[in-house]
Amino acid sequence: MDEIRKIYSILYDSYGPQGWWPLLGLKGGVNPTKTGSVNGYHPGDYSYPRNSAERFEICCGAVLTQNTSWPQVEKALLALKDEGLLSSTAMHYSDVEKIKPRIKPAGYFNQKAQYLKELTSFFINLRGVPRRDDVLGIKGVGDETADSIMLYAFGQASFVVDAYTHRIFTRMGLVEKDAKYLEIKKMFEDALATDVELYQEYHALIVEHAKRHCKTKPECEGCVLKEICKY
DNA sequence: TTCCAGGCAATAC
DNA sequence: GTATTGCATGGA
Repeated sequence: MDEIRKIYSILYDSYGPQGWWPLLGLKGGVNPTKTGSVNGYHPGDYSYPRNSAERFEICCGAVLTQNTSWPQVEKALLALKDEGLLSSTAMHYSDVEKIKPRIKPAGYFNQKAQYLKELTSFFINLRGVPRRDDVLGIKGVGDETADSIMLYAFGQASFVVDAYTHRIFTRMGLVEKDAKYLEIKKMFEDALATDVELYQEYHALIVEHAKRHCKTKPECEGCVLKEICKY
């Protein structure tokens, strides 16, 4: 489907590189075309993560952001870091009850604290790059979180589908409203070259577009995809 | 006040 | 295999 590539071009030309995945401690390139905070983003720089600590931070963020906005996740990550808990070993040997109050801003803190602990066991046993199925085996990690981890933490070309992707491409007329996760994922991977940077950028652009225009209640005024959208 | 946010697992058919 | 429900905080 050529539309998939065309939409990418429009979004990239309109919004520019998004600099995902955000990391604490980065100044983040100034990117005035982006909504919200630019903290931690690194537009045009695909060299992250640069070490194991950053890799673990991305995985934690991927779990914490489930059904939760990023500013709330940032608060939780900072709180963990303040307590010295944002490392796989420190968190692994920490009591789960010590994690809970730190991640409260991200919601579902009882579940997510346990999920983070599951992550630490995975990390400690991990050698090299995991398979998607290995990541999916972690309790608390479903399709989207697994793909986020593969794509942004391990630099593997695994396309991420989220609620925004489903919403935008359903409205565009390219996805059925009851389409399965893996069907949508395959559609993108079949249409695009197998390219990590492209996958990283496309997913981030989808999120940006959903925040700007393709909201729950769409704001089609000024939408850059308006001409080719069936909504 | 109500709705929404970068989902997931458990449960019920 | 598909549909429903609980999980929770905080901003708009």
